[in-house]
Amino acid sequence: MQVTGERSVTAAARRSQIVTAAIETIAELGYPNASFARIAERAGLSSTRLISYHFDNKKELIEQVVAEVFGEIGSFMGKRMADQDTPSAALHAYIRGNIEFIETHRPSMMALLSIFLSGGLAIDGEDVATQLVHIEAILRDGQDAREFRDFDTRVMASVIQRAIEGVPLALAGDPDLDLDAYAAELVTTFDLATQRGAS
Amino acid sequence: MQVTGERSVTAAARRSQIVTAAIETIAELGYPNASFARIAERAGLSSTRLISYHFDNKKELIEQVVAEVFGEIGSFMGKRMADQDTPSAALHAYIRGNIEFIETHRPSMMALLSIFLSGGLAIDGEDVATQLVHIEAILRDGQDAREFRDFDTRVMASVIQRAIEGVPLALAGDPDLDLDAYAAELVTTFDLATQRGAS
Amino acid sequence: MQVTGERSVTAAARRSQIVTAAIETIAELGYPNASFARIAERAGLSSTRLISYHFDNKKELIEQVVAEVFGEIGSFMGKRMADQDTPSAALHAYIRGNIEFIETHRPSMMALLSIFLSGGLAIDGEDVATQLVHIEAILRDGQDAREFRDFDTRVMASVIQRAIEGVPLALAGDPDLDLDAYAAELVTTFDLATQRGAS
Amino acid sequence: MQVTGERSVTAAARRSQIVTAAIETIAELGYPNASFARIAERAGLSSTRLISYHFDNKKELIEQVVAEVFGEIGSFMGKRMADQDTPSAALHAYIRGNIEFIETHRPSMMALLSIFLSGGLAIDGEDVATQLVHIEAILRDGQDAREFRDFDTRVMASVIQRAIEGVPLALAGDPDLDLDAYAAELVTTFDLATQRGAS
DNA sequence: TATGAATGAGCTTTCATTCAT
DNA sequence: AATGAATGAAAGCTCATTCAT
Repeated sequence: MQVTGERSVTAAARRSQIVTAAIETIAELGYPNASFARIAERAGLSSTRLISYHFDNKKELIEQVVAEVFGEIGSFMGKRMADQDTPSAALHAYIRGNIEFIETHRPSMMALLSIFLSGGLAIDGEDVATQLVHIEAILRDGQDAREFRDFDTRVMASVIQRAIEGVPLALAGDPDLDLDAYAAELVTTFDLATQRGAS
Repeated sequence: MQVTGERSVTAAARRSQIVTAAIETIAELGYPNASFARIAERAGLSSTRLISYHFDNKKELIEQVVAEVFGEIGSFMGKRMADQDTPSAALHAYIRGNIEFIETHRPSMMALLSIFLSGGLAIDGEDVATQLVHIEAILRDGQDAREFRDFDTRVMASVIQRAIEGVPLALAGDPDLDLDAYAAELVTTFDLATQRGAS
Repeated sequence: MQVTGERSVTAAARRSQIVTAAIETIAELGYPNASFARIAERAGLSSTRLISYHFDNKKELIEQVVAEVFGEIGSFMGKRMADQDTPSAALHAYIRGNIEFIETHRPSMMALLSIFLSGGLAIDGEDVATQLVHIEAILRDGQDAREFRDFDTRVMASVIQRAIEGVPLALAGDPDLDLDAYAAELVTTFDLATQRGAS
Repeated sequence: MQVTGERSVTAAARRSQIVTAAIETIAELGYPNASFARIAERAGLSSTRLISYHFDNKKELIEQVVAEVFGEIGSFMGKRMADQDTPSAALHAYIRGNIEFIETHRPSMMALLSIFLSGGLAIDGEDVATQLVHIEAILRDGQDAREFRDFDTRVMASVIQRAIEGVPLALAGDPDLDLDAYAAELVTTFDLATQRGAS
């Protein structure tokens, strides 16, 4: 009988361990094949009972998986976006940062995609909008500074974000894809697409 | 036992009916929730037995689903790409055609994504390369004609393809997204990114 | 995937077999211990899966158990209550018939009690009223014929019915109880309690 | 490990609290649904562990529940049966007292019934006999005093007791039942059934 | 071509209980 | 006196699939 909110240190460690194992399992086998049994096996638990003990139900576990990955992204990107002087620099940092995160956290990204595409967690329209807030702000700043041409910031933000999110998919198809080249191409593409002189 | 290769008309109709029901079910509930029972229910079948009868196993059914969707795309795009005189025109037609297909065949696209991201079907590196053949050819034509600047055609092809494939994801988040504006923005973006003068 | 309403002969036989096994199991072990596994074992089924196949869920199985027992009672009492000329005779037949049924259908009665007392099935106020309809009609007939004294027919009906229903309880405590003597005592008791001259 | 026999005040209080919560839980949800988790929740305990700590096992807890209810009945009826001069008066007091207890301790009675009918505790023939001792003594006194007619005191005692015990069942079906009228009808019924002149 | 019946394996969840402080 | 952590067993249920017409 777990009490939400106040949790002991060892319990938090166990939960973290299970969440990590869940991410790896989902990334590798896909969400539908990520049963408690498979997750417990990977985590080295004696039985699935330990998962049920630490999480109310599977839904809560999956929510924690998603929250964990989002947390990782936020923390990673927070550092990358600091000290960017111009909108262009910020755009570059955003693209390069995201792709580097994807490259260095492949399991997390695959797990995330698998969960959402499998209907494991409902996609909230608000969540999507929230996700675009950062890149949209960068684009608006660029327009305000007359560095970027006129375009619909919402659509351009969506195009950029989805282009980035296509990377895990591309990776799934070709695990040896050169992501540095990929990032450079994306940077060039969206530089050309956004800069004033080009319009 | 089904005899592969020669199949009667009624059997083909049944298979088609089941594949269609499978696409709708996967699109709506996600691949993991698309059990035979659920598919049979949507198809109006009295028992799941009929699915097992017409398909060797679930894998074969899913393969048929994927083949069906790929067939739809091929047929649709074949008409769109005919009579495109310049590489630029071909690129535009490719982007606009793909997005229009996505818009008018949402269930098929959602089903496709859900299957691949759920690990329902292994993603084959060769398949991915095959998928990029068309757009890569267009890009190479453009470079040969000195209409397009120099870039790695493989990476640019991947960027374009993934940007397009991001659309269903964007749609899942915001079903009312203006796809015409989205397509126009993508066309502008990749015009600017590929054209010679812009480099 | 069972279709309610139209059922094949063999399916009906299987359902009946399972219901019978369920009644025996509940009667012997009590409702909470009557798991699918235990029922399947008694029915000689290879797995519990056969129960799930023939019944939507446990609730439906229990409802069928209750319906079966009520059906048995109705059929049994229907014969007993025919050709009773006077209200007194009807009352006697009602008491004696019920007790004889209880005696000869002990498992059914124990199962019924266990289910209701265990909260396995909600007790509906309407069901209870329906159950009292027969005995209440007898009592009213007796009053109309001036054979019975004045009393609240509803309360008296309830007293009689509950006194009868106490029999399985008494049996549970003392399996060798002389039910003929018990019935005779109940008949005398309620004769004295209802007849006109006695008031 | 608990030491039976000598127990501290606080421990006794905890046990009492848990027993009370168990009674309420069983009465409301039925014995099979009265898990440790559910009882702990109602008692406001942080974990089921506290129940396991204070009781050897579930059987002991249930035994305490039954003992508690029997204790309540004994205490209540002890007062009611004092100062009854005649067998008739004693019979009236017995019936009225029992029904009043049932009315004012509904949860306790529902819990008791649910436990026994669910097979939660084996019904001991000796217990049943013990339960009938009081009413049988009253009946024998009445016969000795030539106030009551001749009948099998054991059977009559059983009839009376079961008629009384039918009340909770009647209540379960119709919670608004007029128990005063019910008691009055029972008193009249068994007066008529037992008194000498009536035979 | 279709179907009713049956099945073993797996699922998540809940059970009462025990270990170790 | 209490508690956090863990556990094996069993629950009801759903899965894709097979048997036998």
